[in-house]
Amino acid sequence: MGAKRLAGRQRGVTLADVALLAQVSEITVSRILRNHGPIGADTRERVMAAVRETGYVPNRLAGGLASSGSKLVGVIVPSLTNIVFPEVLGGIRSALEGTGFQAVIAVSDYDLDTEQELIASLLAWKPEAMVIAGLDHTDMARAMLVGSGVRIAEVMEIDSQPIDLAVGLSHRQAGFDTGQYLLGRGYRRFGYVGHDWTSDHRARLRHDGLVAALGEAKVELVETCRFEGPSSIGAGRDMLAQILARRRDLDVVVFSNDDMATGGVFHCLGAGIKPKQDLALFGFNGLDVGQALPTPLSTVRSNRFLIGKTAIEKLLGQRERPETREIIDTGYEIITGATA
Amino acid sequence: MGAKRLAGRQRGVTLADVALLAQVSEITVSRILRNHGPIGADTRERVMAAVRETGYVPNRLAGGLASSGSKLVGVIVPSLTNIVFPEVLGGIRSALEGTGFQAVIAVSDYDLDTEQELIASLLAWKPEAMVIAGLDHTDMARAMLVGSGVRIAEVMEIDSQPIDLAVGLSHRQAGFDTGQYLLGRGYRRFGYVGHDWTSDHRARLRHDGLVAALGEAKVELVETCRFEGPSSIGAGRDMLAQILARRRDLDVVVFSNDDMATGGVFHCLGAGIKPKQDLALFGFNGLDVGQALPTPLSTVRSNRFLIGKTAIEKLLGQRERPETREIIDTGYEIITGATA
DNA sequence: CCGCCAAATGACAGCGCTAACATAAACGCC
DNA sequence: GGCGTTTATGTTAGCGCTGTCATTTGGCGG
Repeated sequence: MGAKRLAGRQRGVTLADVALLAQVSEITVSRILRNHGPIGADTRERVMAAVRETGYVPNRLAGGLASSGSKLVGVIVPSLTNIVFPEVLGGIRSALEGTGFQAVIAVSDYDLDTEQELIASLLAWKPEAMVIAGLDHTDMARAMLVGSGVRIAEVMEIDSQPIDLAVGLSHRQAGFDTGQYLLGRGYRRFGYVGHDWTSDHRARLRHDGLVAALGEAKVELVETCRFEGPSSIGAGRDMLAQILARRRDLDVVVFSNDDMATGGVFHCLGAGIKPKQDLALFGFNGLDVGQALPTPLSTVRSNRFLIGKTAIEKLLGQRERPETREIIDTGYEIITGATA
Repeated sequence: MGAKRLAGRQRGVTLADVALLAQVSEITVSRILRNHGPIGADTRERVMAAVRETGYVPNRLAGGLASSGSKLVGVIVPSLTNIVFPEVLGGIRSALEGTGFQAVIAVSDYDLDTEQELIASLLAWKPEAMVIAGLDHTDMARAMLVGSGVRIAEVMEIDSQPIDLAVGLSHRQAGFDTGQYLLGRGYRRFGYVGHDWTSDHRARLRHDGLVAALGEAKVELVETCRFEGPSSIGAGRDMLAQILARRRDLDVVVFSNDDMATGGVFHCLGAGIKPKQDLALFGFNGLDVGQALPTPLSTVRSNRFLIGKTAIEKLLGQRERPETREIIDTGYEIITGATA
């Protein structure tokens, strides 16, 4: 009659239920489930049977609260539809595998205020570490991160100072090397096709690096075309059409990334322009789509998977926020391809 | 001396700290932060100031435990690199916006055992609802889901019976309609290029639907080529080359999806085959990449964003697991394109 | 056969929060 | 002006688990 808990499943199976069935105390069950401390073989057997019988699922909220350790890693990326971020997540997943940690992914939509809200929201889950794409945050966001004491990795770029740890590549340098590579190939009449860089700040860094390299050789970007929106294949196609309508004498067009550049190749294919021969095209990222083109895209390969993997390995390898900043350069390489 | 908690930040700011500073009880702070119950204007002011001053971040683990409601939605998708799933997640995010719910995303890698583990792991967070791609699960997984009492939506396909709610489209029907469409256009010598369907079970459904439609018209699939691995543009390109090497007389090739079909178009472009004129190509999904091609892909548009959005809206609209199953057909449409 | 140690188990408090029930003022209303 | 009623706040008792101490048992050397 005085049942402490209504019959059956209403409130869910708890440790207490399992302990009762297995004739041991709750803490013993808890220890067995976490492989913690010495346990008699028969007891373990009995408890595991009870777990199976009851279909017990531990409550991580309670566990995390009691042990003040959630086994969560917060991740904030600006987008999931831009394939580079899922690839970073792939690296994160691979490094998390078998560690008992679980990633919580949030998407900021390239908006720093949204990012700030997400940081607050994720910190509320008491993650043990946090990975955030980019080095650029609101002051408030930075303060919350520092104040939380959580280990932070900022990934993708290493062009400015991180809070603790940055893992990625120098986009400015990548842009610069792109310029040098193309100059070395003899191109002199440069066009640039980009997308909205108020949101994609790294695209701007690459652009600036490119301009710097050209400047050193006294070469100018003769025409620039920027799409006011996120990068996409369609935008790349349209923008190339547009820039070519303005200047017919370009010998190379550098795109803000591979999506845009792939669109550029599509425009060429449709308009009967032979890539490289008539007009050289250059991208950034080394995406599959670009490499599968009839004329594989000349581009820069960024190691997205490695970035995610490295960030997590580094974070889980330390128990506290580190004293000193660290910057890990995962590098990049120019893919020669067939378009430049 | 007898400080209950070490000075400063060591253990983090709690409700108690804020309450103390604002000269109110903890519950008042809690209520204010959740907009719950009537609050005096001056009290609210005072408390909010204290929150700001202390930099208080609520502990959701504790909150969820106390209220047995985590404000989490678990999501399991087979992949993030296949762009259709990020698009579903986009719909989920959009529906979750402003509800205070947070999605926890897990990736099963097209493996049902992994999926089962993920389900266990996500249920441990006591989510209020769960979205899972696909209707196919291990018995154990299904049992856990049912036993948990959590509201479940199974998304993408509606070709068999869901646990509670299915949101998606009939892939078999889509395949069937593809067949009818192509027959109606006069094609008779069909080839099929696919990818590994032990993992991508929906691709197989579309294939079966296609074969059924052809069967009704006494037309046969004269050649089939399947890549033993996940779909990709590169695989599509290679497989089309392969199937054409075997049969030169095909007049249409149906691909398992747009990635594969895009690869097919690339092969054609490289080999001087004119899409539609020399060989018709047909995909599935209606991805941007296919539509941006010089010859926009003829394909079937699946409404990924809508699927995610609908699933969440439906789940959050109910407070309990429903008594009756429901199937929501988000439909699809054939895009005529320029390749078939 | 005693004392001592390690192995195995348990009791208890408390993590930080919130539901549910008080309580205490302030406000009409006839 | 007594009574119900709102509006604002507080008290109490957990949510389900785990850290920190006991406590119990058996083994074993002397």
